[in-house]
Amino acid sequence: MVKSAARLRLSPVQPGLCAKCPVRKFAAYSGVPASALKFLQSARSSDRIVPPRRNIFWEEKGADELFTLYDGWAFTFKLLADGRRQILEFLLPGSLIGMHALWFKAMPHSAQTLTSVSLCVFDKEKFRDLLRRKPEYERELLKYMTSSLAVRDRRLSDLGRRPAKERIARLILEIFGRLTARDMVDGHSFTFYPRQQHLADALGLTKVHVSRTLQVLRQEGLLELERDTATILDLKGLRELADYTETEASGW
Amino acid sequence: MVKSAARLRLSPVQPGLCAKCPVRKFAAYSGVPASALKFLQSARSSDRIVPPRRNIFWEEKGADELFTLYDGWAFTFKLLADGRRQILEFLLPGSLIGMHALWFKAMPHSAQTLTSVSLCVFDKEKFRDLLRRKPEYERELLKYMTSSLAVRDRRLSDLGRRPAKERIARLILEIFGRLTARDMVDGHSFTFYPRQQHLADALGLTKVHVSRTLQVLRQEGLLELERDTATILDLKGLRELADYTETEASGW
DNA sequence: TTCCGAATTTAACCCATGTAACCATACCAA
DNA sequence: TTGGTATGGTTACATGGGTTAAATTCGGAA
Repeated sequence: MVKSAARLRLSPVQPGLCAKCPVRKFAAYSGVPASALKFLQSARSSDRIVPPRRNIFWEEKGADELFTLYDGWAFTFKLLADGRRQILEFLLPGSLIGMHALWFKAMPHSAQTLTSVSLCVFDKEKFRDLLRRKPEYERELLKYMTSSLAVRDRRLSDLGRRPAKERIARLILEIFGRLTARDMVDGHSFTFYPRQQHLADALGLTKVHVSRTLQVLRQEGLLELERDTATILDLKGLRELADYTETEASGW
Repeated sequence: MVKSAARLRLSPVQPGLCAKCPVRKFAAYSGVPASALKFLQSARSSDRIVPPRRNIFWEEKGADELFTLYDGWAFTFKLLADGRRQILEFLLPGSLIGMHALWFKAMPHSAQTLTSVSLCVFDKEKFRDLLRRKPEYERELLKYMTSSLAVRDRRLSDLGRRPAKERIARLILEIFGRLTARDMVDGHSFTFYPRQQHLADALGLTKVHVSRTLQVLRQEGLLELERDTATILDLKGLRELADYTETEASGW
């Protein structure tokens, strides 16, 4: 199972017509009526496949394009001078990547693939044009950004105020929720590409401490994390430990 | 001086016409041409003065209004079950407050005043109407949100990856930059209302540790923080310690 | 099959930061 | 003035998580 999932990533599903897009309902413009999709389609330039562990764009550099992640996993991150890394967001099919490029010269973070990935590519200028001509896209994006900010504020609150065990539990529950909405879970198991180092960098911990804490969570019968696979052993217990409410599971 | 500053807050300056608004250039819709300001004006309902230490709205509750902070200081925050608090953002004149209310039933955070404050109040429905009729506002807000998200990502990175001394230095430098843009600094001193507890709650520390760390920063001749007043003793040194680049000082 | 590098696990030790308790000071309302 | 309530400072002690390093497991390439 792990094998097959990993092999799947070697040839990601490639995007086709926006009108038939299977990840549209998870995208930033999910609320835009189907009748306006042809404008979105026309803003797309040639799409792209990116291998694992490659950057999609770089912090502090300019970018002429933005993207919708069509298939695969990726993440955004910032690097400090001494090489420490802070992961900001895990990107799943439907995620909008690189909005900042629309108005600002330098990107505030980098983006990197976790698996082989396929991207819907939008030329910055064409996309701006789309927004000017179709305000309904703008409205949807504004809502999407508002919701993204709320998600980021939850993470900020986790980093500032919760111990390692809760941080890990909450991140897994967040991703579990997003994957469930995408119908990408199999019972209580799902394919999970981030390594312990990625969790550490997302949660403000070290990989050593992540390893220690995962041991505890496994021994308590709450969560099992193997390479490429996560299994939630006790959803209720995990939610309780993390005080992860239902309302937190909505909105992206 | 401390006295007079504190007294000033007892009667905040009240908002008047949008066309003559002194904080407009720091507001979310700063880029909207003056010719369209009358629409903004018409979306405003009766404005409001809120005393210090009062909530403007509550996490998990609904809200029918959103606000521009016209005068005074405030902050947004989340509370955990056990009472721990995470401050998300310090609000200064021009800050837009409560956008989430436009689309979502429950607010994802609370907002509270630090000083006596005056607010431009916008009825949610009227504001939505404004956006529908004047897409240029929508566009500006989208840009504002994108920039806000980048600011939040910097803070996330600070909490996840930087020690207490750098976090404090960077927060002070951030606020110093925002106040400088607003012409609210007097040389290297400025009125500063957050208490050490607020800094702690914004930076994921305890007030004890903030106190300790501020001692160090003072002894090193970098930064002096008294009640209601902050003084940057060595801007260059502080920037260096915090590796706070010029580019980080832009965009809100 | 064998080998190599990446990822994980474990252990020992240490430090940054948290906790708890208490005192001092400043402010404010009566 | 006085007492109450924030706030700030300081100390002693506890601990979560970092650091370092070594052993181990795993996956993929030859």
